[in-house]
Amino acid sequence: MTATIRSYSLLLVHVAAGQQWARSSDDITARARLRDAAIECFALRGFEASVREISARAGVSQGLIRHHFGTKDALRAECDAEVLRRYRDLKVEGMRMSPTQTMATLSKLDDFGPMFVYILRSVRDGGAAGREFVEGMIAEAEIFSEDAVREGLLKPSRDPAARARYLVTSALGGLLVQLTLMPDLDLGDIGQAIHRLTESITLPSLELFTEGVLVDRSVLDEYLAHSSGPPATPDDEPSHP
Amino acid sequence: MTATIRSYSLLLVHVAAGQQWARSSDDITARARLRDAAIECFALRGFEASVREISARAGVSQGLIRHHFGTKDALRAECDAEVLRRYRDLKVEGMRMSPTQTMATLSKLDDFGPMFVYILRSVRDGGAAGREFVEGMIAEAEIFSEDAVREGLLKPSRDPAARARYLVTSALGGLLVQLTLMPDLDLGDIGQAIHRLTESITLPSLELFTEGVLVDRSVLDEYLAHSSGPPATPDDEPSHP
DNA sequence: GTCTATATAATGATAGAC
DNA sequence: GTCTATCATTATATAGAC
Repeated sequence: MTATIRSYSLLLVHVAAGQQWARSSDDITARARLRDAAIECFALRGFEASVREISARAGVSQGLIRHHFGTKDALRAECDAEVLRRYRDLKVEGMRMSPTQTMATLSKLDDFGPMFVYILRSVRDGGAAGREFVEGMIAEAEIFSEDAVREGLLKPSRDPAARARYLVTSALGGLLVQLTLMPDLDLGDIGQAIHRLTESITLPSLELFTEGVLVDRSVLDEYLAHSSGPPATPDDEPSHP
Repeated sequence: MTATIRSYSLLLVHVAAGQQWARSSDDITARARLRDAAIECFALRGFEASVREISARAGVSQGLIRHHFGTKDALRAECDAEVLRRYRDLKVEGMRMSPTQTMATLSKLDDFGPMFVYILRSVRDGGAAGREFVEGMIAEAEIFSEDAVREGLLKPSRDPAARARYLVTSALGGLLVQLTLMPDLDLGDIGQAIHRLTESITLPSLELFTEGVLVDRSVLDEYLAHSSGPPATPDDEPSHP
């Protein structure tokens, strides 16, 4: 089970590339078309998007959405489930690409943009779906990095669980903040925006993960010396590599 | 002008500690008391908090808030300005503490919690205030790290501006995501919550900044080799330290 | 300065015709 | 399946009394 490690902060993106967003076009049910319109709407404008907006984007009436889904929350739940399903589908194949392959595949992000942004918005929203995404990614990262440490790809941590949580939340949060800084997104721009964003973080994240930023160890050592009590569960033996 | 470098992700926290949140208690004007109640309310519940909620917390009527501030947006603007002002006041002294001092001072965070959370909520909100906070911090970080590189405390980057942006957004975003994962905050819990959060990220962030996570340089080198076109403005000469 | 109404706009939910 | 009203709720904004 060889997992190729590149960079945690790129994980999301790697995981993402390589699959079409839209379905085979018209063999799709009306209900599914409405749901996809809702996903796009939520991605573009956030979950404050009104049912009226969604129906307008889909070119139908509000009543029809009510007819198919009942309430806005029910619609939202279906969107969550669908995005989560697609995310799971994508994860596997994303795992075995080289970074260069990945960068090349990034040009396909236009198709994937809405789902990507939807996930970030879920995280920002803080609801059940967002929690599930984040906690799931943290759990994966923990296993993932355990393997990687064993294979000699990742350095061991004095507290692997804390590191996994820290790395995943930082990576996700960093993307979220940069997304937030962007002017209102257009469906046309979204892929390009993500592409630019990814390009801008690749170099600094690789530098950081490969070389760190601090010149000497004194700050870390001082912290380790002073933190007598809090750390180390029995099996997380502090080990200086 | 010696800036003491510890860790970027702790910057916010360092910067924060060491000053009372509440004023000298009662020499404060009624208007200012209302504004402070609003800041607390926005911090605890986000900017969706209604004027009714705010007035309830302040123990006054909605009409009074209208009387003093006109509209909710105007009130919000005053809160933004006040928080920004306090943040600026705090920055200076926060700059010259050792990490251990800082960790010790963290127990005082109860007083500071609302402002801290308010800033994170502004960032999440994506409005003008949030932008200003983030872009301001990035600009500071850029200067800050330029000095630090010159003093031999920080390693040089192949793209200093990109690194500053990446580090600040990751640190801020990481805190934001972890805050989002928390159940609804109570004013009593807020300081404790931040304290726990800070404790949990200190070790992994210091590890990362000191040692990185990747064992060998191949990923970075591969990226540097393949990225022939995009990088390096004329004055950002790639330099391998 | 402070309060109690009331007006207005937006949104989700609902009912019933085609 | 799809549409056009309409209702109920909530939040802000406003007016005017004390």
